[in-house]
Amino acid sequence: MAAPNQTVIDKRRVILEAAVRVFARQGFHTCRVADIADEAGVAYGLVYHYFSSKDEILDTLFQERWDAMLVAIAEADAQQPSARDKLQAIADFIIDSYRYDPDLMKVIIVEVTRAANTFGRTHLARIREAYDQIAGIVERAQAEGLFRGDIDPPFAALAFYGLVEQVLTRWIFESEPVELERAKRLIVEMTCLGLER
Amino acid sequence: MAAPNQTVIDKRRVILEAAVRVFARQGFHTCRVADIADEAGVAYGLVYHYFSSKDEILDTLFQERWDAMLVAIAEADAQQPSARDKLQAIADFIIDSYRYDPDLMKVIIVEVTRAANTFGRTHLARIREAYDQIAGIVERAQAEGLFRGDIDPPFAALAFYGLVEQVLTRWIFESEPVELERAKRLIVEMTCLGLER
Amino acid sequence: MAAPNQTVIDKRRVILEAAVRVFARQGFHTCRVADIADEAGVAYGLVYHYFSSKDEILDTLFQERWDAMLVAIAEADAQQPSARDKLQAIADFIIDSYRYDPDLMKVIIVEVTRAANTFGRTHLARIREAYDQIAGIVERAQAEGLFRGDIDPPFAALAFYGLVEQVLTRWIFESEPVELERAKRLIVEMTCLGLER
Amino acid sequence: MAAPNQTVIDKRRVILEAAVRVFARQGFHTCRVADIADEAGVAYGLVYHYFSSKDEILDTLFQERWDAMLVAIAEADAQQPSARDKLQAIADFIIDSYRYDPDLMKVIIVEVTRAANTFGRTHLARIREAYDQIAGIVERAQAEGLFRGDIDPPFAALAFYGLVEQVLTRWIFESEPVELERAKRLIVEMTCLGLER
DNA sequence: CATGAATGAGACTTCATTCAT
DNA sequence: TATGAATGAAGTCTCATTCAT
Repeated sequence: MAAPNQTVIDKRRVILEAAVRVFARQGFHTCRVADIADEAGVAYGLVYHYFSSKDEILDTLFQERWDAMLVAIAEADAQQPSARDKLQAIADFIIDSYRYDPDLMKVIIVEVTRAANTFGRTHLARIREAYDQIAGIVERAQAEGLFRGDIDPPFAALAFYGLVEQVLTRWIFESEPVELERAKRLIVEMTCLGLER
Repeated sequence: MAAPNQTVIDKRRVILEAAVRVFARQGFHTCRVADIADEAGVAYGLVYHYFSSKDEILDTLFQERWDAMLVAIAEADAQQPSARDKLQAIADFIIDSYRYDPDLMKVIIVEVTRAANTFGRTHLARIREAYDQIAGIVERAQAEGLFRGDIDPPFAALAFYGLVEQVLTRWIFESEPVELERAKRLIVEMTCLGLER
Repeated sequence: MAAPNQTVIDKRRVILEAAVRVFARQGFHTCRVADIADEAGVAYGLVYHYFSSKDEILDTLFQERWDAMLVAIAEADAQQPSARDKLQAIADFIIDSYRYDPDLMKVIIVEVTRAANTFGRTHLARIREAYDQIAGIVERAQAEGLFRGDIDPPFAALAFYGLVEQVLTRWIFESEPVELERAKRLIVEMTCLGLER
Repeated sequence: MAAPNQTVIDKRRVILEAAVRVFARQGFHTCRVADIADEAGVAYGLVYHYFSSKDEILDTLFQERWDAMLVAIAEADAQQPSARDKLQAIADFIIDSYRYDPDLMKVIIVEVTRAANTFGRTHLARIREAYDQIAGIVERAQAEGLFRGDIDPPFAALAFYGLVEQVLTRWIFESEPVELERAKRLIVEMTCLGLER
C-alpha cells in the first residue's frame, strides 16, 4: 500500500542535512562518517547506501548550493535595472542564504574553498561561472559608461566576491561583528564608491 | 669547538621549508609526517626531535610569517604619509611576500586563515591584530576627513584584506589571472575609489 | 489457477545459475550477494527468500552436482564390463560435465573441493564417497588379477581423480592446453599403463 | 654499536612465519591481519611496515617457496641419471617439503592454487615453469625411447604433478591416508607403470 | 512472492607518535 | 643529533543479513 503521507522521510535528505551540521561544527576532515550517521539518526551503513564516500557528500552539498547561487546571479542580472542593483541583489542573496542556513554556507565557504587544493579542483569550473557572470555585469556597466573603465572586470568580480566571502568568514569565525542588513548595503557601497569621499 | 661555518645546515629550518612545500602541494590534512621527512631528506624521527607534533610545524610557520606581516603593517602605518599610501604599502608587502614564497602564503591562507574549526581558531587573536591595525588606519583617515565616515572601519578592513586574499586565492588555484604589479594598484584603487566613475 | 505454462520461470533456479556465473567469474569470497542478484536480474532480498545465506547457495550447487557425479560413477561401475572401461566412463562423464557447464565445474573444483578449511571440510564425507567408489573399482580389478596388487586402491583412486582434476584445473586457468577428447583417452591410458613403454 | 648477535630477530621473517601458521589454520580469506600480528607477537601496524597488504604476504610466501621448488626440479634434472630417477627426486623433494613445513605447503597448495582466479593469476607464469621443466624431462625420455611416445609431455607433467598435489591435498584434508615414504614410491610407480599389470 | 532500504559488525589500512639504539 | 623500527588507536568502507512494505 503506497503511503499517502506527505511526511515520508527522505533519508538521503536527512543525511545531507545532518552532514551540514556536522561539517559546520567539526570540520570536514575532523568529523567521522559515524558522526554524520549519529546526527542523522540512521545506521552507519545507510550513509554508504546513499553516498559512495564522505567526499561525495560534500560534493553534493556544494553542487546543490552553488547551482542555486548561479540561478540567483542570473536572475539578478536579468531582472535588476542597473549594475549597482544587480550587485546588490547578488549580495542580498548570498547574505540571506547565510542567514537562512549558516551551517551550509559555512561548509561551502570554509570546507569547499579550502579543499580546493585536492577535492575542490573538481568544482573549479563551476566556481568560475559565478565570477564570470559577475565580471560580465561589470563589463557591461563599463561599456555603458556607468563604471570606470580602468579596472579589469574579472578583477572587479574578485573584489566583490572577496568582500562578500570575507564578511561571511568573519561571521563564521567570530560572533556577529557587523549587522547583516547593514553589511548588505556596505558591500555594494564599498564596491561601487570605495572608501574615499 | 663548533664548526664556525656559515653554511652549517640548520635541520630545523630544512624541515620547516620542506613542510611548506609539502603542505602547499598536498594540504595539511592529506600529507603525512613521512612526506615532510622525505622532502627534507631527513630521518623520520628527526621531525619529532625538532617539533612536538605535526600541528606545531604549521603553527610555527604561521607565527613566523604572521609576525613579519604585523611588523610590515606597523611599519607601513608609521612610515607612510597618507592612508592610501599605508594601504598601498600593506598590499605591496603581502603581494611581494606571495611572489617571494608562494607556497608559504598558500599554506597560511588555505590551511590557517580559513581553517575556522582548527588552526584559524587558535590564531584568531593574532589574525585580528592585523585587521585591527588596518581598521585603525581607516578610522584615523575618517577622523581626518579623508575617508568617508559612513563605513565602519572594521568593515573597511575586512573589505581590504578580503580583496588581497581573494587575489592570492585566485592565483593559488588558477593560473595567472591578473598581473601582480597591476593587482597591487588595483587593490588600493578599488578600495579607495570603488567601481563607479 | 496457476499458469499451466512450461516456461514459468523458476526464480530459485535463475538465482542458482546466476550464482554459478558470478562465483566462476569473481570467486566465492570476492563476490557479493548483490552481484548474484544483479546477474539474476532479481531483487536483492529475493536471494534470501530462497536461500538462507550465501554459503547455502554454494552448498546447494555442490550437492546437486556431486550427487549427479556419484550416480554417474555408480552407473559406470554397474554398466561397464572392465575396470578400464569403468574408469573411462567416469573420466568421460567428468570431462563432458565440464564441457557442458565449465563455470559450474570451476566453482565445484576451486571453491569447494579445494577449500580445505571451509566448504571442503563440510562436504568431506560426500567427496570421499566418490573416491571410495573408484577405489572399489580398482580393488576388484586387483582381485580379478587385472590390476597389479602392489598399489593401494585408495591411492590409485587419488591418482585417477587427481589427474582428471588437474586437467580441468589447467583448462580453467589457462587457455586450451589439451584437446578434450584426446584428454579423455590419455587420462585412462596413463592411469592404466603409465609412461614407460 | 652493531649488535654482534646471531639471534637478532628478523621481524619480517617472524611475521611471515606467523602468517603461514594462520593461513594454514584459518585460511587466507577467513583470517584477519590482526590474527597474523597476534600470532607473530608484534603490533598490528608492523605488519604494514613490512608488507603493503595481506595479499603481499601470501605473494611473498608463494614466491619464496616456489623458487625453491624450481631450483629443486632443476637440480633433480641435472643430477639424476634416468627420467624415473628425476621424477622420483622431484616427488621426494615435494613430499619432504611438506613433511618439513606442512603449514607452508598447505598454504601454497590450498590458498594460492585456489586464489589463482584473482590473485594467483600473477604467479601463473612461474607455476608453468615447473610444469614445463617436468614436461621437458618426459620429452627427453621419449626421445631416448625410454618413455612411450604417444602421451604429450605437457599432459604427462600434468598427471605427475596432479598426483603429487592430490596426495598432499588428501593429507591436508584428512588425517594420514597413506604413509609418506610409501607414497613417494607409489607416485613414481604409477606415473611410470600405471595400474595394469 | 518480491522489493530494496536499513542495519551494524568487522575488515583493512593509515599514520601520528614513541622509543631503543 | 640522528635513525627508522615499532606501536596501536582510529577511520573509512564493505557487505551479509534483516525487515517493513
